[in-house]
Amino acid sequence: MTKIDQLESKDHSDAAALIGASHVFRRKGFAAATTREIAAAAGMLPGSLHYRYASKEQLLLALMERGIARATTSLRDAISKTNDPIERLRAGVRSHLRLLLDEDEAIYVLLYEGRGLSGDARAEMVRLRDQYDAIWDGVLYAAAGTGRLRPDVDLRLLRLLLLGAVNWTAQWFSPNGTYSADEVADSYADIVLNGVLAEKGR
Amino acid sequence: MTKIDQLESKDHSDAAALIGASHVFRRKGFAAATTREIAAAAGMLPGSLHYRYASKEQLLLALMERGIARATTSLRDAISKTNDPIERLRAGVRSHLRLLLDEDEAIYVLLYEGRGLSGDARAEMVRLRDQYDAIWDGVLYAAAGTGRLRPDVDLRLLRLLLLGAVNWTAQWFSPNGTYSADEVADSYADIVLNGVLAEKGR
DNA sequence: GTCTATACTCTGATAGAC
DNA sequence: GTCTATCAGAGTATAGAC
Repeated sequence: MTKIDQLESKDHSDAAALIGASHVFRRKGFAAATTREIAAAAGMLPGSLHYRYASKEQLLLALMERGIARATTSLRDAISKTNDPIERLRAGVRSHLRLLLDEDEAIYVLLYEGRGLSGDARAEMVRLRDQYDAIWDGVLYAAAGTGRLRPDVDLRLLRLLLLGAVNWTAQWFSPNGTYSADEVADSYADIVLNGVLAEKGR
Repeated sequence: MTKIDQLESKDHSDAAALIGASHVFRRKGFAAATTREIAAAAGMLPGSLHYRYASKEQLLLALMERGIARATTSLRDAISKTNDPIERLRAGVRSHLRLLLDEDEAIYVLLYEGRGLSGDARAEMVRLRDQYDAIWDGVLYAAAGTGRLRPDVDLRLLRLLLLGAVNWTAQWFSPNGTYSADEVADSYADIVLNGVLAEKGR
């Protein structure tokens, strides 16, 4: 093997380990997942998995870092398609939900298995998640700046409500169910923007 | 000991086991919790804990059943205080959030540790959760029946959005933070009812 | 780089004295 | 009913051959 081949093989096997881990972590949770199972899902043996990632926790950290990088890229990409902050909000919800429900099991793990990390790794993960939230706060702040939002709405609570509902969909959503990920996203955005009351009661 | 004393002692020690378990499950998750730790938190030794509950999973099931019974009682109680379906919705959100954030760690465990149960126990838990959701659907259906909700709103998605956001608060809420549980509840209800847009854009 | 084989720890659960 | 002592199995991680 040349150095290039080795590098490509390394990248490929690293990715296989991460994908295998994301399957197992998603299905059983971090604590209940075994390294033997992860290795099997990645098509390798436990010793080889350990060669790639020194511990189960480091595997989780790498998986989360990859997940948050993808989520950030996807969100930035989605909101760059329009300049209207309200439309950016809708596009952001679609981006987030599509990734969580259809595309990337690492996002679920990132959202629900944070407890698996300890110490510095935990702090690093929180820092990355805060960066993602900061993009959202930028969108919401811009929306408020247009004067089109009620001035009494707390933007942080608005983000927590919206993303909380979105994150929770992973608990009940089924790809064979009534709605697609995009339909859920659009309905959620619509309710939060317009409310459900027929008449405004303020 | 008389029979009555034994019974009271049994109930008391059973409750101690459940409370200990709820602490440990809440802090570390079901899979990472150890029976030794739970026994210590309950002020007893592993052998005694095992005398009360034959397995870790049975302990989880008992804890969840207790949690859902409390949530159901609390919700019924809250909505019985008014006849206005919109006010019932607000009261229900307060009830749910107060229990989750301030009063009962079993509710968190119920919401987030369902994976710990398998087979029949899992099915039973889902059945009980569906009963709780059915109360909510009754409130929302009644609200729609008054004609005060937009007719195009999907009531199931409305429940999933609202309760999803509410359940997710357990991930970020701090008792020392900016808002109380009731403040979050009222803000969430307000946003979902009225929306955040200053002008209705339909 | 990947494999086999295994060390060592911790876990849930049990048996049986008191 | 509660305790002590312990078992059998599963878990992560390692060592070292290839």
